[in-house]
Amino acid sequence: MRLAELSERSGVSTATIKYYLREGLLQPGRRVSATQAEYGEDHLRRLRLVRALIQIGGVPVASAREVIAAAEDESLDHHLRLGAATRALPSAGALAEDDPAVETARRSVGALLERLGWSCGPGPDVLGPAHRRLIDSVAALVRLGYPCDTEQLLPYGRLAAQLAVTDLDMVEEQPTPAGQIEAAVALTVLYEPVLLSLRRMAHAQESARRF
Amino acid sequence: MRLAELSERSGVSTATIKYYLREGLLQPGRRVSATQAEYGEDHLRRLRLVRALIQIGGVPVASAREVIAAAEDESLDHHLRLGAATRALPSAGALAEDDPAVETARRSVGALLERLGWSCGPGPDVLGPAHRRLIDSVAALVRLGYPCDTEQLLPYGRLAAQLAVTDLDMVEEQPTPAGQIEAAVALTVLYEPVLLSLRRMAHAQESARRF
DNA sequence: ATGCTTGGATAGTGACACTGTCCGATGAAG
DNA sequence: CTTCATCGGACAGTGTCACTATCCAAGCAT
Repeated sequence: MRLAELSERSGVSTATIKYYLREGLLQPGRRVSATQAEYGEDHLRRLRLVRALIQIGGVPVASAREVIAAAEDESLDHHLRLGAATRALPSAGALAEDDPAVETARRSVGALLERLGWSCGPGPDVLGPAHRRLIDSVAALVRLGYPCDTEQLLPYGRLAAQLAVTDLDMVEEQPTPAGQIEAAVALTVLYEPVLLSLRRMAHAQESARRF
Repeated sequence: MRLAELSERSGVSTATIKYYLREGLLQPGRRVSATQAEYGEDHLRRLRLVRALIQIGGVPVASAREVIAAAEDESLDHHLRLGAATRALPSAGALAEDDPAVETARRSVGALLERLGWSCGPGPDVLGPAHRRLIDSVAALVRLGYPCDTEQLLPYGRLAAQLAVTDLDMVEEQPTPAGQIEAAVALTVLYEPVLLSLRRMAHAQESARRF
């Protein structure tokens, strides 16, 4: 199909598709003449994924490119590629070293991981982006004086562990390795707004129940 | 304290504090002369809250202002003000009416809410922003062909309900109504990155366990 | 032959969250 | 009383991000 048809079928404007092509989020189509290119069903599928990641998941364009690239990198093994989505989070810079709130947060999170029996990841001092973001968030809560020690965090951690089982089950339903990678990316990112929306709705529900 | 001290104690630059003052996120200080103003502990606390909402929670400045305003609006009752945080989500525009994916999503979500026994909110057709975002997200998953019907959603919903209980317990620990409102805002927004980070870490953990 | 469409290149847009610079007034030091 | 750094306020400027508008020459359809 032509660019215009790709645009119509995906609901994404041609200008935006061209932008994604420029940014390397989409493979260029098969050139059929000097001024025309042919796109296939896989382009459409990929475009829909990219769109969902960016619009629904709120993933920055640059991160989306990295995720896609990692998912396609044949040199990595399955497990590493499954983790590719995780590593492309907005990484939020380095942690302040001298901030007491950050120190408290670091200790709470460390104790939490121990209680949950989670290994910390790559190395002792090399924290993944999710780990750093967790510490940052806990530090902000500590700074505001809210209870956020291991005791408070533990139920969240256990719930996260439950979610991970459900999520990985869904990933394993995919027959092909490539499908599993794509599912891991899509389900990791796109269930996030689902979870947050449900939590907010549950808040409203529970609040109405109590008052 | 002076603006400079407020800046030093909060770690926010004076330029940014002035910006927040302009935007109405912070009350102006008590004018002590034509060119000087005095700020108190409550300004510091509020500044830290605003900073956390914006930096950690990713709340847009305009939404943060609305949240703060609603939290301070004495004319609303307790329950309504508790919901103020929820209503200031990035609202993501109207849903496409003719999209079959959106229709499917709407039905799945409706069935989910019924199964969970949640009342839909304000009215029959007036969906809250969280509700709309949920439908949008589910629609994106449907469009990509991932399983996202009521069966898949139900465990997420139940988990969200559990979270709401924990969260509201934390809110109710606050002694004053004003403290409860602030806690509701802060905990709703700031536990979101905590939850998402933990989920991603749990994914990595579970994935390592399986492969 | 003609006129509309296509894909590519490049520059521009608007929202967002600050940030830099200037200013006159003021408070503090000598 | 003078000097001089500092203060708060106003306003324009910056960098980023995700597009979007315009232009162009080369085709394709009629």
